[in-house]
Amino acid sequence: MTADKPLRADAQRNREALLAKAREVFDAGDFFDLRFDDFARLAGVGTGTLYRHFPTREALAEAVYHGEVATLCDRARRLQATLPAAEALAAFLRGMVDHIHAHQGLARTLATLMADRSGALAEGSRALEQAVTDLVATAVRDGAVRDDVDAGAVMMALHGISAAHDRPDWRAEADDVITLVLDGLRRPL
Amino acid sequence: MTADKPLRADAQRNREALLAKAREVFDAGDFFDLRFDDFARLAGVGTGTLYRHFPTREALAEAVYHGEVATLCDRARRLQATLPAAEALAAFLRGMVDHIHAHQGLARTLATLMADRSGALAEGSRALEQAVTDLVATAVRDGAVRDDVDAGAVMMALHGISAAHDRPDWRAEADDVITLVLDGLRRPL
DNA sequence: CAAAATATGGAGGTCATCTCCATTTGTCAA
DNA sequence: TTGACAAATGGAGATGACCTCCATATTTTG
Repeated sequence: MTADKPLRADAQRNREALLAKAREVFDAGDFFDLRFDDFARLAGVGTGTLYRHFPTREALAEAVYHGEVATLCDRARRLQATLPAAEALAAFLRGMVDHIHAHQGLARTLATLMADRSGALAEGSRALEQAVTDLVATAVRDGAVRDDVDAGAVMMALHGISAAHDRPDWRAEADDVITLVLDGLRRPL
Repeated sequence: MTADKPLRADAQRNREALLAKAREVFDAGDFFDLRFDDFARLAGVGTGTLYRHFPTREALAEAVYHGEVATLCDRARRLQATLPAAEALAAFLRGMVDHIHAHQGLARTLATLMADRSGALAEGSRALEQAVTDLVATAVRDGAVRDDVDAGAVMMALHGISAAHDRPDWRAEADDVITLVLDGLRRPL
């Protein structure tokens, strides 16, 4: 699944160009004011090429999203290897908020596109979800976190954070959500 | 703002017809497979009429959403009047999950449409947010809930719940999120 | 009841999306 | 290197959804 087909050199180059430009435009938040065809020009390829590589806006978003997820998963692994479980989890969640905050436009664009059609991102987040599940499971094993709540709930909360991009006081509220989740997890009730 | 203009009788009728059909189609989840023009026919009016009443899909969604919000706010008020603050809050949040669960398709459709363009729903949710803020504030005054976390965080969590509609184990996870939020709120740390 | 005001509906213009294929570019064997 | 085959390109044009416009119909008002 990583190396589907040995892409030809120029195809590879174009694909990169498209992804690079996509990240740029996503981040600037200008993606929706842009005709998809024009985006092709902007990236320096023809429309045909754009559509061959990414049949829809969503497909393009998914590809970009993959990169993001990979980065985050790396972070998760590194934290898990160097910190006690509970701290790793906390650090990861806090870090997520930082990350999203640092890439507002991108997060917003991805959230919007993903909402459009179900599961488009579900596939892409699988890895992220696995990382979160691992973090929680380890913390549970350590006895630092209750065991009667599924890690999926944490994913849901994260989903809420990134989906609620347009709230005026986003940063503070996002931090509060993490606080609630972490404190809620701690209490075995 | 409630009675902008005394609408003519037939206009009123058409508007109702559109809203009724919209609720129906939203709930069935078929809204996105439908050309907006065709939706007009389905509701028994011409395209012009549809567009005059609701210039965009989002406008239509917002109108439907208003009804939902009103229902929920009523519930909030009734709970607040009859239960101790903490219980009212808990009951309301649990009830939200029930409500969303009972109107899956509608919630999904609304979430998708709202994600599309910022603040479209922000305006509509104002009342809902106020209700939640009141519930939380009362509970804080009762000393049942910590005071260092904004009610906005609860809204964000709710947002996550309704936005994450396509998760296979939605119901259980949604309940878990509420559990986390409630337990997190309880702990003054 | 006539005139004024308001609302209707659907034909047709506009414009983004996507397809298609003649041409170009890259690859590989000899 | 070169020829031949495969892979990829790009942009012109078909397609179809969205929205506007206005001649006609309906309601209200005096």
